[in-house]
Amino acid sequence: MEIKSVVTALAALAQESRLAIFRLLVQAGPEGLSAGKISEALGIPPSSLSFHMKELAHADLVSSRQESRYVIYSANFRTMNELLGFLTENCCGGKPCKPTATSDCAGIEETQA
Amino acid sequence: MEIKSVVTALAALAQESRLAIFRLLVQAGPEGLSAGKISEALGIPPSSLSFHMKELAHADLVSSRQESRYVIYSANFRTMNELLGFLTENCCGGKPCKPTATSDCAGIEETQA
DNA sequence: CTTATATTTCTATAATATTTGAATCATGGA
DNA sequence: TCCATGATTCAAATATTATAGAAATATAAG
Repeated sequence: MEIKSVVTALAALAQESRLAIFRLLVQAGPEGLSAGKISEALGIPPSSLSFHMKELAHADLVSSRQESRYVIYSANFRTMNELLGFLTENCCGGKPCKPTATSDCAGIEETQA
Repeated sequence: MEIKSVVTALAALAQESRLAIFRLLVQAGPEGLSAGKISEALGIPPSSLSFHMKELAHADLVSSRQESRYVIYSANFRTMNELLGFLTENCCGGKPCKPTATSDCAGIEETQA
């Protein structure tokens, strides 16, 4: 994954509303959710939601498909996985961290200044 | 890890200079690097660097220690690991993704719209 | 064709972030 | 003390991002 893409993806997720949107879409799975449902579920006005969806789509973290008069958004797991791959490579100096066991990287860690 | 912390950490890394700084510090390991070394290595003016280091420190992604007249920065692997843990939980609907094998999440993934 | 519904685009405003030179502060040595 | 070095803070300009109502667009149904 290219640095630019990494920064774009991180920026897309580095915002409370968008992180919430993405989490919701991950929960929803491949079927996804309509813009309206997301808007309602998170209490984000439609125009604001549209703005955020554009950010997420630009980062390739979500895809959209038209279904009758609804626009359905779904999470792009592949991109998220690539992002996690990049971050893992760049944590622990390349050694893979098992994210479930929060102790893997801790070995290299200093006692904190 | 709390949502606010996650957003703060993501925002800290969602900037080209800061991502480069963090990667450099990960490479450097627990010994860390002085502000001057980072500044020189990445071609970032001291005052700009200071600004970025404050962001990273605020996100608890780096620590600093004074060493004679140098300020030495080092990566906080623990925080990075916690961040990865959170993101992993929120990708693939809770199922841990092996970040080295970029195919783990792909099973759930749709064919992209 | 008209109306209702879903979503996006437009527009303006407000809030945050970034960049850096200059000034300031801190530490160590002559 | 005085000077040199390393780093941070200040200040001011610039750029980017976020918010949300109103208008426009798209689809479907009567």
